[in-house]
Amino acid sequence: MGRAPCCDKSTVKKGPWSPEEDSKLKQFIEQFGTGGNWIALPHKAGLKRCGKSCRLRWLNYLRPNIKHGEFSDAEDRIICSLFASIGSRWSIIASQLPGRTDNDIKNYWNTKLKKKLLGISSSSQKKASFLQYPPLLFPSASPPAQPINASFGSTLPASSFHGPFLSGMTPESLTSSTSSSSSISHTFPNHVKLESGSSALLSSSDLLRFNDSLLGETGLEGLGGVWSSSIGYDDIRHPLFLNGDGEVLLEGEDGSTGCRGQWRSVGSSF
DNA sequence: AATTCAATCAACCGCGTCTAA
DNA sequence: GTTAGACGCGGTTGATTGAAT
Repeated sequence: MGRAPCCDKSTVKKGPWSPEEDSKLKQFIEQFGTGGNWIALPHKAGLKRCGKSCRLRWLNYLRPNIKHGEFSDAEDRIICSLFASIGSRWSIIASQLPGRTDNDIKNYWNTKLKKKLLGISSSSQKKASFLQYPPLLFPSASPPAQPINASFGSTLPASSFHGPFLSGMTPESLTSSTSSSSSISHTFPNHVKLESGSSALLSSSDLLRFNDSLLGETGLEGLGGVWSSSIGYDDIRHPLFLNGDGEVLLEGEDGSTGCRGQWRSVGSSF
């Protein structure tokens, strides 16, 4: 037995919405709300549309505070970062971008961002290209089982999150790979505190924020800052993991060279 | 100017999940 | 505990637009 259709396909209108339909739907919802029943709504509103279609139209275009148009660099980074961490969970990603809809983000990813990143990947030797999308670019596996903690400026529990980009890589392996490398003298303000003696990976958004901090702190975008380690920032492929001592663990392009630095402090958001 | 091709994005579809009876 | 209806999500399609030839 198949699923019953949500509406009578033979009588509902399909295709692009007319301004009149938009106006009817908007007015009805502003006046009466959705009533918690999208299936019944089109009939009440005098629309010959499927309830699902109404819901989509409202959520993606008619509801207040929808943002259309160009995505900012910051939004790009958030999307890339979250996609690397959780995969195509567009609704979750959208929840981190006020005014953006999951459909918008999905389209943007499929038509533009993905291509940008593929371009970067295919020319990974290109200087500084990595800086555009700091946290890991291409998840090779399915999203993690655990939900991510996407809040900023929070205290992360140990081992709170292991993203898909970690396949074959652990904080421990990173630590060992860094043992002979030099230290980074920088410290970074206002960030995540791990429980003492634990190790953890950052949530994607925290990675993002740290990356932003890193850029700001070191001027790595060619502004004359110094990355005081044995490897250049351009060589960093898997950039940012923390261990419980607040050390930032980095892995080099060759997969073996690493370095570590201090990431201190606690508390407030950037 | 006409045609073809590619990019974009609004909308649809189907499935998994949730919830109330 | 089961079932049916509704919701929400992600993948996909197809119409439209713009660029290239």
